[in-house]
Amino acid sequence: MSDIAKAVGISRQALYLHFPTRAELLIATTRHIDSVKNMDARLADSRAASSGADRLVSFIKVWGGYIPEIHGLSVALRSMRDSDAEAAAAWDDRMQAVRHGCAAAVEALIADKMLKSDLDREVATDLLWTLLSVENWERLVRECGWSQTEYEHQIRRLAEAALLGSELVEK
Amino acid sequence: MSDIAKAVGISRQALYLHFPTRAELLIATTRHIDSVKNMDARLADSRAASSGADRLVSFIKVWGGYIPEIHGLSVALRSMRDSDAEAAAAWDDRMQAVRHGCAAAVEALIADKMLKSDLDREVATDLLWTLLSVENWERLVRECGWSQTEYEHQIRRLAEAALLGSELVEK
DNA sequence: CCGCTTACTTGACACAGTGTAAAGTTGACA
DNA sequence: TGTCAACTTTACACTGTGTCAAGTAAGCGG
Repeated sequence: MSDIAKAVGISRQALYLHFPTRAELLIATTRHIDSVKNMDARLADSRAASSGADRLVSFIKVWGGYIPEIHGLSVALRSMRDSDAEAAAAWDDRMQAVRHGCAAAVEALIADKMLKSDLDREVATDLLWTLLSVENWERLVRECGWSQTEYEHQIRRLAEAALLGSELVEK
Repeated sequence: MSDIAKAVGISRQALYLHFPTRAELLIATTRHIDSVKNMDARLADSRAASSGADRLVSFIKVWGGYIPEIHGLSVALRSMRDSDAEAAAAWDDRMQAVRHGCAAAVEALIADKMLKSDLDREVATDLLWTLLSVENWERLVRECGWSQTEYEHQIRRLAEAALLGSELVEK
């Protein structure tokens, strides 16, 4: 809080006049970033995809491309998980939104009969959601040194290998 | 530290006579758990596998089964990442050991010509390492409510779909 | 039995970070 | 001119980590 106040050029106490707690400040920041970067508009593209497979790829591209933009904030919010229930809820809420996107992509695959036949819709959603986690992005991009392009490409291949059935290939 | 001292039945200060810092206590605990649960012996099984594919499956089973046993400790160590460089190094060190296991499994696949032809050994190792992260286990088992069996089964399928080439299937 | 060591005790304190509280300053605006 | 809003400074409570010093109890060799 001191650092932020210093950076903004006001006193630490003035910061508390605007945001009652550190958690609230971070949560308000996520809201602000969302409105600035407009996530909803980006996701509209993925919803417009014609086939289930296209929708999957598009969703991966949109969300995967969004991760680096919210990464710093994500680190801050997640590090508060244990100490602040409000921050934890805020982060979980955002992750549930991503999960809904995953579920929608899986439904589109099912509609196109392209989901692997032995995969439950729930299991498939969980798997896709896990693949697309911020933690996996951190590991591959930050720790392993992959480029954003490489990340998106490999995660796409992985998601396709995990979820797409081979019906079309066999026909 | 107070809680631990209370649980042990000594004063907080006496704890500091045994472990100079909280980080050192956690690190010593990992060493202790390692020696008790003996990870090395378990990994020996995976090294004894005949084929590359068997080795992959075996490694996933061994490491995947080890995660729940070290999970609590893993949470504590990772939550200190930002504040304590020593704790971060200890955790990274252990994760590098897992990475070596992944690299060895990938080498075994290459030796058997079973690695997907368009996958680099480095990329394949990074992917496998990422799939097997503690964070992914947490998400699937703790958050999505999967059983340990289901986790191991799906991660195995995912790893196979991601890494194994289709040479044998085509023949 | 004495004296020494070892393991532990109690009690106090420094320090960082979050959050609260109170009183004072400054500038805009009606 | 008065008032309100935004901000300031100063001080303090609380938590948790880690340090320091003095004291105590048990065991053990001489």
